[in-house]
Amino acid sequence: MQNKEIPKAYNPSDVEDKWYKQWLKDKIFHSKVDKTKKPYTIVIPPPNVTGILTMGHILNNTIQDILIRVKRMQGFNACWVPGTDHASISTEAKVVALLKEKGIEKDEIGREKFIGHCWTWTEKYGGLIIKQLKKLGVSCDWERERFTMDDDYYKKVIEAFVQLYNDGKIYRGFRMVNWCPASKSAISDEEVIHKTVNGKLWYLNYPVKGSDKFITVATTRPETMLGDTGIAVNPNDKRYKDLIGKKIILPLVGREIPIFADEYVDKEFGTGAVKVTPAHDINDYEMGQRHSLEVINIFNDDASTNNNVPEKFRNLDRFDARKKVISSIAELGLLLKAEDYQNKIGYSERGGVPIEPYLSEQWFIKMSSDSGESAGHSDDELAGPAIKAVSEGKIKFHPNHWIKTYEHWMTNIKDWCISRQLWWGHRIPVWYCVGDDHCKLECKNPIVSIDTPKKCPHCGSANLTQDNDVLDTWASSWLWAYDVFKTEEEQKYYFPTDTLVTAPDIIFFWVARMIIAGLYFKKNIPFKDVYFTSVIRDMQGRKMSKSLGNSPDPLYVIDEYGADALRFTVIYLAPLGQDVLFSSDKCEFGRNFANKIWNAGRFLMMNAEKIKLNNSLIDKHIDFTDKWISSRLNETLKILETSLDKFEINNASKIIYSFVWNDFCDWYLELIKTRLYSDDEEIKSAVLTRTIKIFEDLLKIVHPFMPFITEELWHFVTSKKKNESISKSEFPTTNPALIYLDVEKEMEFLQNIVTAVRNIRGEMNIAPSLQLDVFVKTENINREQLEYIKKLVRTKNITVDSKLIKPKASASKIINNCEIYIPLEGIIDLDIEKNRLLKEISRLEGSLIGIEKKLSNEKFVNNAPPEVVEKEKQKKEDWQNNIVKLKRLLEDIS
RNA sequence: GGGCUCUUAGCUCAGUUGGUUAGAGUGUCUGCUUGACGUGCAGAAGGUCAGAGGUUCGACUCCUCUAGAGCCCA
Repeated sequence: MQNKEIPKAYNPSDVEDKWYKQWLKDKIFHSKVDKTKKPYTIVIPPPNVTGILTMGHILNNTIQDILIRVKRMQGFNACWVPGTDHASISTEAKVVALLKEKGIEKDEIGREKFIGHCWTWTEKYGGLIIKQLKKLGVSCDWERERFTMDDDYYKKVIEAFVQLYNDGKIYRGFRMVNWCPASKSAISDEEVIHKTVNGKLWYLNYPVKGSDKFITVATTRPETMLGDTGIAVNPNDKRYKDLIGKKIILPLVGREIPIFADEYVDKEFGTGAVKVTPAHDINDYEMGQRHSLEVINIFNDDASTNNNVPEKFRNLDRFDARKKVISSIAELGLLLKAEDYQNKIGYSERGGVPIEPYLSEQWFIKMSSDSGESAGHSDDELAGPAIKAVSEGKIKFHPNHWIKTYEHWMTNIKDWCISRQLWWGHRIPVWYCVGDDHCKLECKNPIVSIDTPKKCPHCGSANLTQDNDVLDTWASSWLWAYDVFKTEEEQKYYFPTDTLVTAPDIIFFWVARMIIAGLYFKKNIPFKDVYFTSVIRDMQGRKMSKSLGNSPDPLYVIDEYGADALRFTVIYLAPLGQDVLFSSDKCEFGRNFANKIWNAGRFLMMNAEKIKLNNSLIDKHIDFTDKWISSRLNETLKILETSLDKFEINNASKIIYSFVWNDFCDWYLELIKTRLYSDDEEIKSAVLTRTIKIFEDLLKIVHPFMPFITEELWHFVTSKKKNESISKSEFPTTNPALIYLDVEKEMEFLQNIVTAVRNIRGEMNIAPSLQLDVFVKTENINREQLEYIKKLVRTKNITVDSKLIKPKASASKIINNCEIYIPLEGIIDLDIEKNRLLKEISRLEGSLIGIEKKLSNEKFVNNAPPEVVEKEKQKKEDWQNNIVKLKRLLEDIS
């Protein structure tokens, strides 16, 4: 036993860093292939290497840690692989900005140097989020830490590309894509966020050629008129029938462009005539294809106007161009009006600016049978098997309502644009023959290869150039579930992984694509269960965001309350599938709980200084309270197991909380005091030894939730070696033989009596120091119970008799078939007592009316299961008896 | 427009396949230097389970509609 003073309040900062260092030193979270043990594997959703820890990470990683720690203690070979991803767009943006501050342009220094700067940045700030995670106490296998840009992982990403290409699943196409002008790159559909914004609908008059008439078009993007190459109307629109086939002269530009009819045009929208800009709108593009319109791109890659527009409008940002176009049109008297208008605009998730539909050459992964005519999905393409795996239950979602979202997206899946016009990332393994004199037609075909090709396979030229683009970050992290394992042997052992824990907002980005990748490349599901976490919001229910400043800094919260407190609080607040409203002061809850456990331990240790522990006495001097706590423990273990199996982690935390606080601390520790303070050394020793044993089990079940405090106490409470860890100890299992329902009943009776007496004390305002006489009218109470009741209600005088007569001027209470009287000569306030009884009577009478109605209903008696009817009858009888008794008690004092 | 959630005590939330006197924490009120803990102990008050129908002997629980909140997709 430690000799130092045990502090009254738990101080996490003393404990947490100390233990984490120890754990790392002993490498207790490291997992090795061991075929004699069953693996349990989790791969972390890799946070952005440049990111910082958010409340979302806290929840997510706490859940993973709980799952992995439980399994580790249950004897599985638990392996939790941590790591980060390279976050192509956001890292590149940050490095570009950083260089700009120094007056350096990306293009000036070239690709290689720029990537060098990215690595420097990554090495400097990349460790941050990992360090922060460690503060949380997570039990990742740090020797397995991976980064999506690690050499070996990089290679796997490239190999996957080449395989897909060779399988005909990847193609290059000139398409209209979502262009992010901020990062100057294409992005995928999933990276576009649609927002409702207040804008204007501008009505522009276009003069019809060879007439003094105008045709009015309505548009939300007047600047694109500089690229208009047609005017479309609905063929059934009478208003424009005679204009079809005519031309207009495009104002500001002077171009002659046709008016044509197309079914796509909505007669009701605006004026029913629309301007058509094939280069800058997907629908216009399609119309342009149908009607062979010219495609005029008016933007540079940063969405400033290019040389395809009149000189006056060149080199303007798109929003400046808009202003200038509008004012110029107005000057010409061709601006009819501008209406307020709400529309949805796609924003770039990372760039934060409106995306631009932009025609460009990009690489795509074919996600489903390409032609629209074949409705179903077949097994030889990517989406089909991934849909099946979930709908057939090979992969389970928790909560399962996400299945619908998943299936909807999967069945409507479009080809995935995977090329990014960036430098930081996995460079597309494609080379082009730049050509010498001997070039053949085939030389135009891309050369796709894992290794850098020396020469063109067709013409033999060594003059090759590699594709400039890199892959979408998700096209690297979709291999995460298995390529984090480096060797064949490891992949065979650890893959498929067991559980994936992730926020629901990356269900398409990552979860779905990992399923696709697992099934395609490994012919296996990547994980068996997917746990979708809650979304953490602020107290007003708003999403936490940097711009709102409503996200508490988890590290600050850990400093203030402790990591254990934060973990427990967040889990306690986060039911499966429900959002969580969080503010850091809620962590008082977890802190108080930690303090409670601390003090329970402190109590035991203080006694252990005076009482000798003796394991040979562990089965001696057992009374019904000992049986009761062991029954409660095993009952708790039973429902805990079920909860964890069903991924009801929030529920599990509640089960644990109530066992620790209510059963163990409130009742059991109070109950053992009579024996701990007795004179019988052997009893004292037996009781304390046993209680510490139970406390150790308690620590073990709390440990996955609160790893630090439990480790500290586990070492304190009985001496252990420093390199032993509770996280390597065995998780307690249920022993059904130790669940005693009769003992629990006995205990409940005791608790009811104690509560009743306390209730009277409280309501009558009787000082705790005042010794009361307590009379209990009952038959079924034993000596043991009596002694405990005396202690718990702080009195020496209890009289028990089945034929007691109520003493004058006493307060009373009825529990089951038992009556309690407390004589209060001189202290009793008869009015209070009368009110107590009246209230109880009216409550019971109210309940009685309901139950009588029920029982007099023949249909109920005939239809309800007999045991239900029997139960109701019993209740009715009990209540009636109690009412009679209560009325008698009332008469007595009236 | 389609889909998915949610609405239970002042606040934050539990409530398993329909059979309770509807629970917990927190806040409120009252009392307490009870030899672990005031980050605590003991007690109390507080809800026509969003609203309206329906199914059923019986609905917080199942169905329909209405109102409100949020998320995702188009």
